[in-house]
Amino acid sequence: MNYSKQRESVLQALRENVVHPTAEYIYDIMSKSDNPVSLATLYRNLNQLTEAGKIKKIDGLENSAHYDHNTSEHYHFICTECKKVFDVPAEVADAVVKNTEEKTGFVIQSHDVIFRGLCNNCKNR
Amino acid sequence: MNYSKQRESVLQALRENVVHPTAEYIYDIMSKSDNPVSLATLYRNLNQLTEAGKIKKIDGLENSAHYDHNTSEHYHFICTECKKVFDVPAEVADAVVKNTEEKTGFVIQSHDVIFRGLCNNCKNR
DNA sequence: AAATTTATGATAACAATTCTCAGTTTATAA
DNA sequence: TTATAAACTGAGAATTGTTATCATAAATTT
Repeated sequence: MNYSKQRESVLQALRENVVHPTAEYIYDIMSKSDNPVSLATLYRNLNQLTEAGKIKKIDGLENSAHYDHNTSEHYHFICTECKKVFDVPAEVADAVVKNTEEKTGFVIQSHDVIFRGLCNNCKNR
Repeated sequence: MNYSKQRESVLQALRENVVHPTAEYIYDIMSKSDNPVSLATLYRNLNQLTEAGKIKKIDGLENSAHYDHNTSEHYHFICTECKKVFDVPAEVADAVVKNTEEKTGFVIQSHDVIFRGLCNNCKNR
Protein backbone atom coordinates (compact mmCIF):
# COMPACT_ATOMS: atom_id res chain seq x y z
CA MET A 1 0.00 0.00 0.00
CA ASN A 2 1.51 3.27 -1.12
CA TYR A 3 1.06 6.65 0.45
CA SER A 4 -1.66 8.82 -1.02
CA LYS A 5 -2.93 12.24 -0.14
CA GLN A 6 -6.53 11.14 -0.61
CA ARG A 7 -6.23 8.15 1.68
CA GLU A 8 -4.72 10.35 4.34
CA SER A 9 -7.67 12.73 4.04
CA VAL A 10 -10.15 9.89 4.38
CA LEU A 11 -8.50 8.69 7.58
CA GLN A 12 -8.41 12.25 8.82
CA ALA A 13 -12.11 12.73 8.12
CA LEU A 14 -12.90 9.57 10.03
CA ARG A 15 -10.81 10.62 12.99
CA GLU A 16 -12.61 13.92 13.24
CA ASN A 17 -15.98 12.18 13.37
CA VAL A 18 -17.13 10.95 16.71
CA VAL A 19 -20.35 9.50 15.40
CA HIS A 20 -19.32 6.67 13.12
CA PRO A 21 -20.28 7.91 9.68
CA THR A 22 -21.41 6.16 6.53
CA ALA A 23 -19.52 6.47 3.26
CA GLU A 24 -22.14 8.90 2.04
CA TYR A 25 -21.68 11.11 5.08
CA ILE A 26 -17.91 11.13 4.72
CA TYR A 27 -18.26 11.89 1.04
CA ASP A 28 -20.47 14.88 1.76
CA ILE A 29 -18.25 16.45 4.37
CA MET A 30 -15.12 15.83 2.29
CA SER A 31 -16.79 17.31 -0.75
CA LYS A 32 -17.26 20.57 1.12
CA SER A 33 -13.70 20.51 2.44
CA ASP A 34 -10.59 21.52 0.51
CA ASN A 35 -9.64 17.84 0.11
CA PRO A 36 -12.53 16.28 -1.79
CA VAL A 37 -12.24 12.75 -3.16
CA SER A 38 -14.27 10.85 -5.69
CA LEU A 39 -16.76 8.23 -4.53
CA ALA A 40 -14.73 5.45 -6.10
CA THR A 41 -11.61 6.56 -4.28
CA LEU A 42 -13.51 6.89 -1.04
CA TYR A 43 -14.89 3.36 -1.16
CA ARG A 44 -11.57 2.00 -2.36
CA ASN A 45 -9.76 3.57 0.54
CA LEU A 46 -12.34 2.63 3.13
CA ASN A 47 -11.92 -0.96 2.03
CA GLN A 48 -8.17 -0.80 2.01
CA LEU A 49 -8.00 0.83 5.41
CA THR A 50 -10.38 -1.77 6.78
CA GLU A 51 -8.35 -4.53 5.20
CA ALA A 52 -5.19 -3.11 6.73
CA GLY A 53 -6.88 -2.95 10.12
CA LYS A 54 -6.54 0.83 10.39
CA ILE A 55 -10.28 1.35 10.67
CA LYS A 56 -13.30 -0.83 11.37
CA LYS A 57 -16.29 -1.37 9.15
CA ILE A 58 -19.57 -1.73 11.00
CA ASP A 59 -22.13 -3.84 9.15
CA GLY A 60 -25.64 -4.69 10.16
CA LEU A 61 -26.88 -1.14 10.71
CA GLU A 62 -29.59 -0.01 8.33
CA ASN A 63 -28.71 -0.29 4.66
CA SER A 64 -25.22 1.08 4.53
CA ALA A 65 -21.97 0.38 6.31
CA HIS A 66 -20.60 2.69 8.97
CA TYR A 67 -16.93 3.24 9.65
CA ASP A 68 -15.03 3.61 12.88
CA HIS A 69 -11.51 4.90 13.41
CA ASN A 70 -11.39 3.22 16.82
CA THR A 71 -9.79 -0.16 16.21
CA SER A 72 -9.59 -1.33 19.79
CA GLU A 73 -11.97 -4.07 20.87
CA HIS A 74 -15.38 -2.65 21.54
CA TYR A 75 -19.04 -3.04 20.66
CA HIS A 76 -21.56 -0.70 19.06
CA PHE A 77 -24.83 0.81 20.02
CA ILE A 78 -27.24 2.45 17.58
CA CYS A 79 -29.93 4.71 18.87
CA THR A 80 -33.25 3.77 17.31
CA GLU A 81 -34.35 7.36 17.70
CA CYS A 82 -31.51 9.59 16.48
CA LYS A 83 -29.66 6.81 14.58
CA LYS A 84 -26.32 7.82 16.02
CA VAL A 85 -23.79 5.07 16.59
CA PHE A 86 -21.84 4.89 19.83
CA ASP A 87 -18.94 2.79 21.04
CA VAL A 88 -19.61 0.68 24.08
CA PRO A 89 -17.04 -1.23 26.13
CA ALA A 90 -16.64 -4.93 25.40
CA GLU A 91 -15.88 -5.97 28.95
CA VAL A 92 -17.54 -9.36 28.97
CA ALA A 93 -16.18 -10.26 25.54
CA ASP A 94 -13.83 -12.95 26.78
CA ALA A 95 -16.57 -14.70 28.72
CA VAL A 96 -18.88 -14.59 25.71
CA VAL A 97 -16.28 -16.04 23.38
CA LYS A 98 -15.11 -18.72 25.77
CA ASN A 99 -18.65 -19.76 26.58
CA THR A 100 -19.58 -20.04 22.94
CA GLU A 101 -16.45 -21.95 21.98
CA GLU A 102 -17.13 -24.45 24.74
CA LYS A 103 -20.75 -24.96 23.82
CA THR A 104 -20.18 -25.30 20.10
CA GLY A 105 -16.65 -26.53 19.56
CA PHE A 106 -16.24 -23.87 16.89
CA VAL A 107 -13.07 -21.83 16.61
CA ILE A 108 -13.98 -18.18 17.05
CA GLN A 109 -11.84 -15.67 15.20
CA SER A 110 -13.83 -12.53 15.86
CA HIS A 111 -17.22 -11.34 16.92
CA ASP A 112 -19.36 -8.25 16.65
CA VAL A 113 -22.10 -7.04 18.90
CA ILE A 114 -24.69 -4.44 18.02
CA PHE A 115 -27.07 -3.03 20.57
CA ARG A 116 -30.19 -1.13 19.66
CA GLY A 117 -32.03 1.19 21.98
CA LEU A 118 -32.20 4.74 23.27
CA CYS A 119 -29.13 6.84 23.91
CA ASN A 120 -28.86 9.16 26.88
CA ASN A 121 -30.20 12.09 24.92
CA CYS A 122 -33.17 10.32 23.44
CA LYS A 123 -34.26 8.28 26.45
CA ASN A 124 -35.40 11.49 28.21
CA ARG A 125 -37.55 12.42 25.23
CA MET B 1 -52.11 -10.46 7.04
CA ASN B 2 -54.13 -12.86 4.94
CA TYR B 3 -53.34 -16.44 4.23
CA SER B 4 -51.47 -17.09 1.01
CA LYS B 5 -50.16 -20.23 -0.52
CA GLN B 6 -46.91 -18.54 -1.49
CA ARG B 7 -46.20 -17.21 1.98
CA GLU B 8 -46.81 -20.66 3.39
CA SER B 9 -44.29 -22.07 0.92
CA VAL B 10 -41.71 -19.48 1.88
CA LEU B 11 -42.06 -20.35 5.55
CA GLN B 12 -41.89 -24.02 4.67
CA ALA B 13 -38.71 -23.52 2.65
CA LEU B 14 -37.13 -21.71 5.57
CA ARG B 15 -38.08 -24.41 8.03
CA GLU B 16 -36.50 -27.06 5.87
CA ASN B 17 -33.25 -25.17 5.79
CA VAL B 18 -30.93 -25.66 8.70
CA VAL B 19 -28.34 -23.32 7.36
CA HIS B 20 -29.94 -19.91 7.38
CA PRO B 21 -30.32 -19.04 3.73
CA THR B 22 -30.27 -15.78 1.82
CA ALA B 23 -33.22 -14.63 -0.27
CA GLU B 24 -31.34 -15.67 -3.37
CA TYR B 25 -30.81 -19.18 -2.03
CA ILE B 26 -34.46 -19.57 -1.08
CA TYR B 27 -35.48 -18.27 -4.47
CA ASP B 28 -33.32 -20.84 -6.21
CA ILE B 29 -34.55 -23.84 -4.29
CA MET B 30 -38.16 -22.72 -4.55
CA SER B 31 -37.78 -22.16 -8.26
CA LYS B 32 -36.85 -25.79 -8.68
CA SER B 33 -39.70 -26.96 -6.44
CA ASP B 34 -43.33 -27.27 -7.46
CA ASN B 35 -44.15 -24.10 -5.51
CA PRO B 36 -42.05 -21.39 -7.11
CA VAL B 37 -42.63 -17.73 -6.23
CA SER B 38 -41.54 -14.53 -7.86
CA LEU B 39 -38.65 -12.56 -6.41
CA ALA B 40 -40.97 -9.70 -5.47
CA THR B 41 -43.27 -12.03 -3.59
CA LEU B 42 -40.37 -13.67 -1.87
CA TYR B 43 -38.92 -10.42 -0.56
CA ARG B 44 -42.38 -9.13 0.34
CA ASN B 45 -43.09 -12.23 2.38
CA LEU B 46 -39.71 -12.37 4.03
CA ASN B 47 -40.30 -8.82 5.20
CA GLN B 48 -43.81 -9.50 6.37
CA LEU B 49 -42.83 -12.64 8.22
CA THR B 50 -39.98 -10.79 9.87
CA GLU B 51 -42.28 -7.93 10.77
CA ALA B 52 -44.76 -10.38 12.27
CA GLY B 53 -41.99 -12.01 14.28
CA LYS B 54 -42.42 -15.38 12.61
CA ILE B 55 -38.87 -15.43 11.29
CA LYS B 56 -35.68 -13.50 11.99
CA LYS B 57 -33.65 -11.47 9.56
CA ILE B 58 -29.90 -11.66 10.09
CA ASP B 59 -28.02 -8.59 8.93
CA GLY B 60 -24.33 -7.94 8.99
CA LEU B 61 -23.21 -11.05 7.15
CA GLU B 62 -21.61 -10.45 3.79
CA ASN B 63 -23.70 -8.41 1.38
CA SER B 64 -27.11 -9.94 1.69
CA ALA B 65 -29.47 -10.72 4.54
CA HIS B 66 -29.95 -14.24 5.82
CA TYR B 67 -33.18 -15.55 7.29
CA ASP B 68 -33.82 -17.80 10.25
CA HIS B 69 -36.98 -19.65 11.17
CA ASN B 70 -35.76 -19.97 14.75
CA THR B 71 -37.24 -17.00 16.58
CA SER B 72 -36.03 -17.84 20.07
CA GLU B 73 -33.23 -15.74 21.53
CA HIS B 74 -29.91 -16.87 20.16
CA TYR B 75 -26.78 -15.63 18.43
CA HIS B 76 -25.21 -16.48 15.10
CA PHE B 77 -21.95 -17.88 13.90
CA ILE B 78 -20.72 -17.72 10.32
CA CYS B 79 -17.95 -20.00 9.18
CA THR B 80 -15.33 -18.01 7.33
CA GLU B 81 -14.50 -21.10 5.33
CA CYS B 82 -17.78 -22.66 4.17
CA LYS B 83 -19.90 -19.54 4.84
CA LYS B 84 -22.59 -21.54 6.58
CA VAL B 85 -24.49 -19.81 9.36
CA PHE B 86 -25.18 -21.59 12.64
CA ASP B 87 -27.25 -20.78 15.68
CA VAL B 88 -25.37 -20.50 18.92
CA PRO B 89 -26.89 -20.26 22.40
CA ALA B 90 -27.17 -16.79 23.94
CA GLU B 91 -26.56 -17.85 27.47
CA VAL B 92 -24.65 -14.83 28.69
CA ALA B 93 -27.02 -12.40 27.00
CA ASP B 94 -28.49 -11.02 30.21
CA ALA B 95 -25.07 -10.32 31.65
CA VAL B 96 -23.99 -8.57 28.47
CA VAL B 97 -27.05 -6.38 28.35
CA LYS B 98 -27.05 -5.51 32.02
CA ASN B 99 -23.34 -4.71 31.98
CA THR B 100 -23.70 -2.44 28.98
CA GLU B 101 -26.73 -0.63 30.34
CA GLU B 102 -24.88 0.06 33.56
CA LYS B 103 -21.75 1.34 31.87
CA THR B 104 -23.53 3.55 29.37
CA GLY B 105 -26.86 4.53 30.84
CA PHE B 106 -28.45 3.68 27.49
CA VAL B 107 -31.73 1.81 27.29
CA ILE B 108 -31.15 -1.41 25.38
CA GLN B 109 -34.07 -2.74 23.37
CA SER B 110 -32.32 -5.55 21.54
CA HIS B 111 -28.93 -6.79 20.54
CA ASP B 112 -27.37 -9.06 17.97
CA VAL B 113 -24.16 -11.00 18.14
CA ILE B 114 -22.29 -12.42 15.19
CA PHE B 115 -19.31 -14.71 15.60
CA ARG B 116 -16.89 -15.49 12.83
CA GLY B 117 -14.57 -18.47 12.73
CA LEU B 118 -14.31 -22.10 11.77
CA CYS B 119 -17.14 -24.55 12.21
CA ASN B 120 -16.58 -28.11 13.35
CA ASN B 121 -16.31 -29.38 9.81
CA CYS B 122 -13.87 -26.79 8.58
CA LYS B 123 -11.62 -26.55 11.63
CA ASN B 124 -10.28 -30.05 10.87
CA ARG B 125 -9.34 -29.07 7.33
C1' DA C 1 -72.02 -13.57 -4.84
C1' DA C 2 -70.68 -8.68 -4.66
C1' DA C 3 -67.60 -5.75 -2.52
C1' DT C 4 -63.39 -4.95 -0.14
C1' DT C 5 -58.93 -6.06 1.15
C1' DT C 6 -54.74 -8.17 0.48
C1' DA C 7 -51.58 -10.82 -2.45
C1' DT C 8 -49.36 -11.91 -6.76
C1' DG C 9 -45.98 -11.73 -10.86
C1' DA C 10 -43.49 -9.04 -14.16
C1' DT C 11 -40.65 -5.67 -14.45
C1' DA C 12 -39.00 -0.94 -13.58
C1' DA C 13 -36.60 1.71 -10.19
C1' DC C 14 -33.39 2.35 -6.60
C1' DA C 15 -29.41 2.71 -3.39
C1' DA C 16 -25.07 1.13 -2.05
C1' DT C 17 -21.09 -0.44 -3.75
C1' DT C 18 -17.75 -2.21 -7.15
C1' DC C 19 -15.59 -2.25 -11.64
C1' DT C 20 -13.25 -0.31 -15.79
C1' DC C 21 -9.92 2.31 -17.75
C1' DA C 22 -7.12 6.13 -19.26
C1' DG C 23 -4.27 9.27 -17.00
C1' DT C 24 -1.36 10.52 -12.66
C1' DT C 25 1.47 9.72 -8.46
C1' DT C 26 4.53 7.29 -5.85
C1' DA C 27 8.13 4.14 -5.17
C1' DT C 28 12.17 1.47 -7.19
C1' DA C 29 16.09 0.65 -9.80
C1' DA C 30 19.48 1.56 -13.22
C1' DT D 1 18.49 11.44 -11.88
C1' DT D 2 15.91 9.44 -15.27
C1' DA D 3 12.85 5.58 -16.55
C1' DT D 4 10.26 1.76 -15.27
C1' DA D 5 7.16 -0.45 -12.65
C1' DA D 6 3.54 -0.44 -9.30
C1' DA D 7 -0.10 1.67 -7.01
C1' DC D 8 -3.60 5.35 -7.10
C1' DT D 9 -7.00 8.54 -9.06
C1' DG D 10 -11.59 10.42 -11.05
C1' DA D 11 -15.51 9.80 -14.06
C1' DG D 12 -18.85 7.16 -14.99
C1' DA D 13 -20.67 2.52 -16.33
C1' DA D 14 -21.98 -1.76 -14.29
C1' DT D 15 -23.52 -4.88 -10.66
C1' DT D 16 -26.03 -6.42 -6.71
C1' DG D 17 -29.53 -6.69 -3.38
C1' DT D 18 -33.81 -4.93 -2.55
C1' DT D 19 -38.09 -2.13 -3.01
C1' DA D 20 -41.80 0.10 -5.72
C1' DT D 21 -45.44 0.11 -9.34
C1' DC D 22 -49.38 -1.66 -11.28
C1' DA D 23 -52.66 -4.54 -13.51
C1' DT D 24 -54.63 -8.97 -12.31
C1' DA D 25 -55.96 -12.66 -9.01
C1' DA D 26 -57.02 -14.71 -4.66
C1' DA D 27 -58.77 -14.29 0.08
C1' DT D 28 -61.93 -12.43 3.28
C1' DT D 29 -66.10 -9.89 4.65
C1' DT D 30 -70.81 -8.35 3.83
